[in-house]
Amino acid sequence: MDKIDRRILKSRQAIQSTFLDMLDKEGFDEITVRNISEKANIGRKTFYLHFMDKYDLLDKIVDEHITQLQEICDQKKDIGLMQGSILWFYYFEQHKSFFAALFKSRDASSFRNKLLSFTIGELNKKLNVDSQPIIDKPIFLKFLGTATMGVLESYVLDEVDSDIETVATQVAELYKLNIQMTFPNIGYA
Amino acid sequence: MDKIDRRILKSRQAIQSTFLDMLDKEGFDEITVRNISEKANIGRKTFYLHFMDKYDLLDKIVDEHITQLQEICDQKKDIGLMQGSILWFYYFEQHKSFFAALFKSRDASSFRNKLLSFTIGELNKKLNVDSQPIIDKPIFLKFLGTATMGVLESYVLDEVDSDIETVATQVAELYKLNIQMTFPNIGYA
DNA sequence: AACAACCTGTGTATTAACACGCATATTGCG
DNA sequence: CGCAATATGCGTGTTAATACACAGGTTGTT
Repeated sequence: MDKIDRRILKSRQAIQSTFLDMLDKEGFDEITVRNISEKANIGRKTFYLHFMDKYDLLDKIVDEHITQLQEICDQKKDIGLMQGSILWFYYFEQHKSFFAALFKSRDASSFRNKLLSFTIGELNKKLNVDSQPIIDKPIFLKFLGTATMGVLESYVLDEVDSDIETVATQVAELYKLNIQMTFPNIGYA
Repeated sequence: MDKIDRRILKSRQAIQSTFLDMLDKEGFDEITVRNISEKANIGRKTFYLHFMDKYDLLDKIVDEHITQLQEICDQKKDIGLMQGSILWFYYFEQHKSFFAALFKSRDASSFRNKLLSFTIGELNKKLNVDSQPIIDKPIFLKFLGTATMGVLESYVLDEVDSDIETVATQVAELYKLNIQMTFPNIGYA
């Protein structure tokens, strides 16, 4: 890894942390490149040296989250469905204000799509389709994927009263039931 | 006032706040240009673009304090000896850790000298020498000046138990007594 | 005394960030 | 609607900050 110029790191971090802060306090739709730059105490031109626009910035941050979620999903192999589910939900708890801001936004659709297709992708990986399913797999995946997203959204928007572990546990339970019903013989890794 | 380049302000502030932090936590003598730069997340070269060395940096910060003390002394004209003394001591209370660090240092002598000669200068301004003093004025000034410094040092190093107002009040009382004894007819502005 | 580890101050070439200005959207309010 | 205020994205020239290297100096330890 070649060393990155300290100025680049400083600018990027100023932009990103300011952006996250504003996302929490004001919401994505209110954010402009101009006021990010002002708050981050950098020139507006500097912003454009690093990102195309605020969507590009958001995209890159979302990608970082997806990467971390990927790691969690990889760990899940070793720890089983239940513990895995808890880990997954914990991640959203830790970054609750970030995801809440995005779920609230009128105009951060790329985030929903990215998260959904990632989720579906992971589900797909873990479903061994040796047996004959009752439901078409694509339909089932979409079903479980959007269901997961729905619960996540409720959770980060504080629409559920249960604590995070209860949520995670119950979702895992629902997964199990659905998979058993749909793929009679087996199975979830 | 012409606008100063944002980069300059950022560098200077990073250096100064890091320096003050280290002064508090580690003491002046332990500080090097190298570790200021590292902590401030700037190149060492950048430090030298703004300051000659750590003594120069300290000097400039001390000068800023002297400027603010000057303002306090100017206000003292209007509020009288007692209130003035309280204001003066309050200033040291507010920047206690800074001054404590300097009093502790083996090697920040310029600070002592600057503060002492400032103090003596202010005393000199306020002593009306119409009457015939018992003591030579330079001697008296040095006497009162170093006495003040001594009490200040004790205070910021937590060597006295009294609260700041008690200290200020008693020092003002001592001033009054000394001046009355030494300049029989008058007077402290 | 010798040695290692660390610091200083400076030179050089490179570049990210800067100030400023401009033409063109976009927004929102009367 | 129309118009003012605000935001965008970019071009240009300038400069502060950077990485890196180097030749001493300081410190403290064995």
